Amino acid sequence: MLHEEVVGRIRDILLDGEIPPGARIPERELCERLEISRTPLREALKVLAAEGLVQLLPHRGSRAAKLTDKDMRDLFEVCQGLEALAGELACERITDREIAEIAAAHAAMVQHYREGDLIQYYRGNRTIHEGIVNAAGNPVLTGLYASVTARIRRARYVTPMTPQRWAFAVSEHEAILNALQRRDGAGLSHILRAHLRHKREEVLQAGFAEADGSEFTLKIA
Amino acid sequence: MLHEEVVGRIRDILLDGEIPPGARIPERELCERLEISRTPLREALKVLAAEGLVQLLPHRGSRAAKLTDKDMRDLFEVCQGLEALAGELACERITDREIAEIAAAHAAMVQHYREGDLIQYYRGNRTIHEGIVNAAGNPVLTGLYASVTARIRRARYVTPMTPQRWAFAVSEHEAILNALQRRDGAGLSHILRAHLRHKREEVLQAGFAEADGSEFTLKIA
DNA sequence: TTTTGTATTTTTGAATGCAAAATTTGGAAT
DNA sequence: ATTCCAAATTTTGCATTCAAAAATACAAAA
Repeated sequence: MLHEEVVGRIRDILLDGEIPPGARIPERELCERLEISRTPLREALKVLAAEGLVQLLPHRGSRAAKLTDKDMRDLFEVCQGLEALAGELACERITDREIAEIAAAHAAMVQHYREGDLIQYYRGNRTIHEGIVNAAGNPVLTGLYASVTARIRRARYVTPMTPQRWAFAVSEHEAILNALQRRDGAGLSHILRAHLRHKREEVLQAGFAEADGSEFTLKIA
Repeated sequence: MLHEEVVGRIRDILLDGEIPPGARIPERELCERLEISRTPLREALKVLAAEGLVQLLPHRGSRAAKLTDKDMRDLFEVCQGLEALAGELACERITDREIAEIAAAHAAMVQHYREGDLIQYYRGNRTIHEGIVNAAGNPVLTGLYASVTARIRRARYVTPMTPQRWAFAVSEHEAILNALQRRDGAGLSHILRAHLRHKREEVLQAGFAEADGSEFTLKIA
């Protein structure tokens, strides 16, 4: 198994919450599961620590990073900035073909909305945002965006989706597609910022306090 | 020596150009120099590869990453976006004390300009930009900014600094400080973007093509 | 001389081994 | 029963070792 694959596998395990935030990462166990020895595993953990998904405690092993409200706010803020930048650049560079692809993804997403399929809706949503970032044609940006959204991802699904919020999000997406089709960089950037700000407010309002995965929980009587 | 220290030491060696871009990274040698074995060294190299400073070639070791013009353009673009975001956030959050510190750094930098001390000028310049990013109060942003600027850094010093360019850069910095003191987020964001765009144009115009550090060079007659 | 095939050496990537540090366990004292 | 301390165990971090892959050296043939 290649190094990058090991990193990817462990990242997925963390993002799926299989090792919950704050929980210790069981080296021995992961080694057996991935059928590798400790050396490549530990290399991967250091990389993931640099990405912010893992927290290394000297002489005390590693834990799945636990995000505080502040962390989540910071991540959303940066994500907003990156998407706004991507929007501007995308409008300068996007091809008609790419616009058509995003429009198709948008139509599919709206269809999922109509059918009330939240999971598929989220998937389509992600495709659109990634499409815009890719259309910016900047691999550095793509990389940072991937890293930031990976850390956010878990939180995005904790917010209870109400009919009003959902309808509003879809309307924002209409505006996003519209700005993109007009290649209105400033406009798209503005809408994306607002869209992300709303999402952030929802997540934080829902009291995002990442579940503690430690083995014991203090209960104060 | 702690893991993070190893990463830092190697990062410095790369950023100083001691191992030139494109050159092979001599594992054995670095081990002796840092007085560590291959295991922690290789852990550090993987982290630096994730940062984009090192290129890993499966079964062929690692090289210091060589940046193309396109890479440099991409990095500047993202750096612009990050600084613009930092500027906006900083204006919302910066304290009077922090503004005073940046003003002092600005004054010192102008003094270095008057004295014609380019090295100290660059150092002061960096202090100011980092000060603004720090004032944004967003560690995620600070981290990404550090990673991006690290990769850019080498290129910033390759541009020949002409008197006109230098004077103009200083005037831009006057505007930056001014916007910050007025806490004019939109204005600061705009000026920072322009400032970075100018720097990027200089660097790319100067024909940034990173020197090849490989042992042999092809000369076509 | 140039090219091609083979043997040797070097280097890489990963498993194992080992000392130091931290955690847990068990028992004695309160 | 609870607290405290020392011994035992586990876990960590790094050095070493080992097999596989790549690079190199070298010799033979064209």
